[in-house]
Amino acid sequence: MRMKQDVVDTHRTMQVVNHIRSMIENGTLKPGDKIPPEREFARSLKISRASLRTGIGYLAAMGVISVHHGIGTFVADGPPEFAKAYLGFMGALHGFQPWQMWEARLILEGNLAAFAAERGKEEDHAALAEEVAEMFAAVGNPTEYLIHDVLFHRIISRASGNPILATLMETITSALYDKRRRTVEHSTDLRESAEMHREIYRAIRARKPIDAHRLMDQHLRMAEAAQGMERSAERKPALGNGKRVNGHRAKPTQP
Amino acid sequence: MRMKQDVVDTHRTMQVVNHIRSMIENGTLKPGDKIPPEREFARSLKISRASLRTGIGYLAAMGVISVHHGIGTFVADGPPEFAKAYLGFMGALHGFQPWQMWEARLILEGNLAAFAAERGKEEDHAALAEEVAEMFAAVGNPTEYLIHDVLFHRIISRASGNPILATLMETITSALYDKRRRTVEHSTDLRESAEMHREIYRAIRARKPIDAHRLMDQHLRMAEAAQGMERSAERKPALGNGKRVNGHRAKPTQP
DNA sequence: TCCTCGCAGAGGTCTGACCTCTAGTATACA
DNA sequence: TGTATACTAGAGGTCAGACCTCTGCGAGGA
Repeated sequence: MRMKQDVVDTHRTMQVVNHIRSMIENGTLKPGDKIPPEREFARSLKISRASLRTGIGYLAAMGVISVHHGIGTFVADGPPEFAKAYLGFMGALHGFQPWQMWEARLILEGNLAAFAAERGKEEDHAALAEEVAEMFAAVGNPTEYLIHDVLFHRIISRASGNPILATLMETITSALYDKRRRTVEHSTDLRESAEMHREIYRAIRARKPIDAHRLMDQHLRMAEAAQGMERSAERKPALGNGKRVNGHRAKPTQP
Repeated sequence: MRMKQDVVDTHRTMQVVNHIRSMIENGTLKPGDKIPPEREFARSLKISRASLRTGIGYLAAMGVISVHHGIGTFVADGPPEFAKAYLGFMGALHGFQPWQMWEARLILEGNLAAFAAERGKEEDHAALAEEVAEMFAAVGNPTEYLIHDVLFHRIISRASGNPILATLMETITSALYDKRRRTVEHSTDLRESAEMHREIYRAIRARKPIDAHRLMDQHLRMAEAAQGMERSAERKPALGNGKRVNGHRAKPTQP
């Protein structure tokens, strides 16, 4: 009686997946490397090209490798970031609500900011400073502003020293990105936003995790509210009072 | 000059993916439903079966659908849970460390517990109570114990009312599961563990988010330490002092 | 020197035959 | 009558090989 907990195996597919996995684990393949051409690779694995492609498709879906028509297939490099579509599907399947995404983001980014304040390196501080400057320079150009906004948050993720949390955050952010791009067009107070980012940056550079966490929270709540302006009223969960939201994560002022 | 941010598209594949996605979104397909047989479905989409299968493989990799040889293909039901393999790959690619997983889990589960305390329903409390009882009953049977342990945490996830956070947590937990299964065999103080779970349960039922958060933190730190016993010394990041870990998430005592 | 055309390499798609698994039913035996 | 075995239909899995399309780049012409 075998315990089938597969959901998605298929001999050949997994054979390919595991093969590539081991190549990655033992260093034969590193991020950015090109994997052999399909025909050749299939021959060396002694499977049909179709099966090989199934495995490649699987890995591509997870974002482990990226395929480029006419050029080749490569091991993903760059920041860990995966199937943006994932949350979208799960949302459709299980009815994820926007406020849930924001709540998740709030938790992740708040802690990310705190970790960044604790562990961030000089170079991270410099990078953050630069993005803040760019944001101020782009207060008149929403699209441009958004780019640096995203970058700012991404740098914090990296500075946090925990790529796992960073990846999870990136997943959620991606799901929110589209909406955000539309919203930012109407933003009228980018300057205020830029100033909040600057404060966050300062808290991080000053290595004040608690402040960084609090400011990030504040910033995201405001951003959420700004988006809520449009398709308002996505009723939040029935909770005691609205003021104490996340009260259990309340943080005392920096000592 | 088109902005290629694809990474993984391919006309046909995405055509299938989007088709199924829209079927899910407009309610034609619901979790647990069976999708048409490949041959038939391919014909109706006017694409080859091979292409259809590519799209199906993509969705299967994301855990949106599950394929069963000889039976059919179904829309995933059950709790949102996806490609367990994902973090494993990312870990291999970007060198994720065990302590990073624990750190991420600490943050997610702490907040999950707090939310559960705020929003949990009577039925959740009952389910938790039952699992606690089962744990106490299984203190002499590590394997059995682990099952209820996992269930306990999963119920908290559900009770939190935020399926997104729950999904993220599940992802991390899955990655840690294998190790845990090996470790639990050597556990000598399951009774103590069971008692911690009971305390967490009580805090949740008493609707004390702060306590629940703190207890969960404490529980996980202990669990991590227990695992660390084996392959010890996976050097944590160089931080100021070890005592104030996560100090920025310090929580005042329940008012 | 610069532009255009064409080739080679790599991925994308299509066919259609054949293999394997699972469930359910029909049949044979006790 | 009841149980066990055999068969079959339906669904997914694999294969082989031809052909399409995209990208990069070099050869040749303006």
